[in-house]
Amino acid sequence: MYRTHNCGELRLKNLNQEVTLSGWVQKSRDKGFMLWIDLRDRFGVSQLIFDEKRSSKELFEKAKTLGREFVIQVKGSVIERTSKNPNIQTGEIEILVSKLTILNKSLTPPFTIEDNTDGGEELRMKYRYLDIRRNSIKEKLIFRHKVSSEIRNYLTKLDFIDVETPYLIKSTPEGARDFVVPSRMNEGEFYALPQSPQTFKQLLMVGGIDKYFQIVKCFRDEDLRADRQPEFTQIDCEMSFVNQEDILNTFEGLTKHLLSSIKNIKVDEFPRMTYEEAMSKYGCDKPDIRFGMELGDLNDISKHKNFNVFNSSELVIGIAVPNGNTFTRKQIDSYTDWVRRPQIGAKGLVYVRCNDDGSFKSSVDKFYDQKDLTSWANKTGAKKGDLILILSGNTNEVRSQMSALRLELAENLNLRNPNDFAPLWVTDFPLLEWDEESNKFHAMHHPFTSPKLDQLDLLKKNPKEVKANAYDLVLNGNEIGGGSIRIHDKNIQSLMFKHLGFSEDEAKEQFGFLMNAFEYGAPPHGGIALGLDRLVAILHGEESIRDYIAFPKNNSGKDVMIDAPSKLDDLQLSELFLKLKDKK
RNA sequence: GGUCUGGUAGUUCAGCUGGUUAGAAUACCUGCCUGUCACGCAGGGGGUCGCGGGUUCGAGUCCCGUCCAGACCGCCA
Repeated sequence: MYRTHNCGELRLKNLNQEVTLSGWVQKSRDKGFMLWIDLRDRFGVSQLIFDEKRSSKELFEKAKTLGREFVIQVKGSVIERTSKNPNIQTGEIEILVSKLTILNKSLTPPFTIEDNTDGGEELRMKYRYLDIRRNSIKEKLIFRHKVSSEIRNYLTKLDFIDVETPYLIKSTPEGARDFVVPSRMNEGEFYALPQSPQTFKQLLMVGGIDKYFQIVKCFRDEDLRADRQPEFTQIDCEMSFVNQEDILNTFEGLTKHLLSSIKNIKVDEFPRMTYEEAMSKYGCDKPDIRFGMELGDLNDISKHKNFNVFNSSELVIGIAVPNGNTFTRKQIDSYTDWVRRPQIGAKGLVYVRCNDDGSFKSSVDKFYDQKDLTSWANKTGAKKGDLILILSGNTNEVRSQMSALRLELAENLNLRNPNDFAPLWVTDFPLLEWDEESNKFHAMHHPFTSPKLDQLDLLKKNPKEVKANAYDLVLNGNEIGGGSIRIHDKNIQSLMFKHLGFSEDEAKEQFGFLMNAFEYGAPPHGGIALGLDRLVAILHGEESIRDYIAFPKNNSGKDVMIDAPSKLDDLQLSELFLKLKDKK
């Protein structure tokens, strides 16, 4: 038997018990006459003691050879400490060791296994198994487990069943790039890894499963970010005989359950906002509504003077920065520089100071009088002591610029408290989006999304205007889920493919199986997929998902620990009928 | 594909307008230390300054190229 107890559970009540513990040497403090070892396992840390008087000479000498991260087993008795440590749970007791077994030695680890490690990102990833020994990473993985098991339990109680869908599937041109797997048994043919189990869950609905969920890996071969990994986990769900309202209620319920069971937070009914409203009020489709600073449309009240910058712009919008009049000229200039960076791409930033005496001082005083500035303040909701910041230009660009500026300001003003949770639904997304590059429409959500059925005529006349039965769940400025009511009618699905530029043959070739299924009594259905990695990170108060994944990839999609991806040898390549292009 | 930032001891970093033998902290090793818990004290070892080229009497420092890492933009139905 390796242990009778773990390293986190012994207390004064265990006094004088003979115990056996196993774990890692966190630290050894050699005081000459006496030696303490902090012994660590997943459950905590217990202090071991060896000394000249009470330990045999042999045992004492052996204890002095222990290095960091040695794996040991000790037998001893629980005694009360002479000097206690209130900072740890086992701080009132220690183990007077009578027998020490070294189960495995360790090299000196390349970074310290402590809460505030001295290790940098790359090194931690290379030795991720050591990184995981650290409390902060371990706790994040445990937290993730708590969230996913709450989800499983909640959905199971609602009669959802967990069905696994295949990973080796068919590549399709829509959406993100596919990861591709060559087939040895079928020369020149390839599987693709799923970007989502979308078509399979719809087929499960045709199969009468009624309520399906799966916590499932999905794969997208696109560039990474702090909150984006090439393989990530979705809580994938689908329901039959439901309308949009049923789905929103079900998953609002799930989200509320998670907030209350995990964070002990009760939230009211989630606000809802159409896509159009989100874009005009916040400049983006996933607004952070923990704070105000809504976008004020100044178009009608800023183009009547001689200021060409505004007059020639499609859209002029402003936001009121609370107490922003305290900003120095230098601070305002630095925001001007910030919006001018190529990543944001604004040409300039106009400001209006709202003085405490009710007067205004702006960077465009040459062109506008106090009356104009007053109307701007009214439109943006600026109060005395605030600062109005104004951008102008092409509608789409200026909205996304202002949205970025709004978030940057909120970040700097500490208005984005990670312990506040402000979920909302964004609904009525456009069905189609014009893609300049390919000169085609593509589906904003995906090609199986149902248009608003009363707008089917519009689909022929003005496809841009058609809204979809699609919705996103947004939490603190992050899209944590999205879904839609699907098309279950073969004719509408064909129509949709036609608008996406598929010929009849192409549609049949790529999605014939789905169209066929729709001819055998497909029920009305819809669903949603929530990003588990992101949800877990946000619930834990962080934006980066990396530490919530045991073995994540780095910025270039590499796993530096196992060194993947890597080259194949010639034999493997020829078995797969592959030949590499010569490097130029 | 693009923009920006970084690469110096095992590790995290400092190193100015180019100028003796490249530093600190921490980790590691040795010794000392009668209750430590960020233990303390004394000593020690440890460097291809990412790589290649250039400018210069002289390059960690300046220039060019390249590789690697990170943040962001594009991309992510």
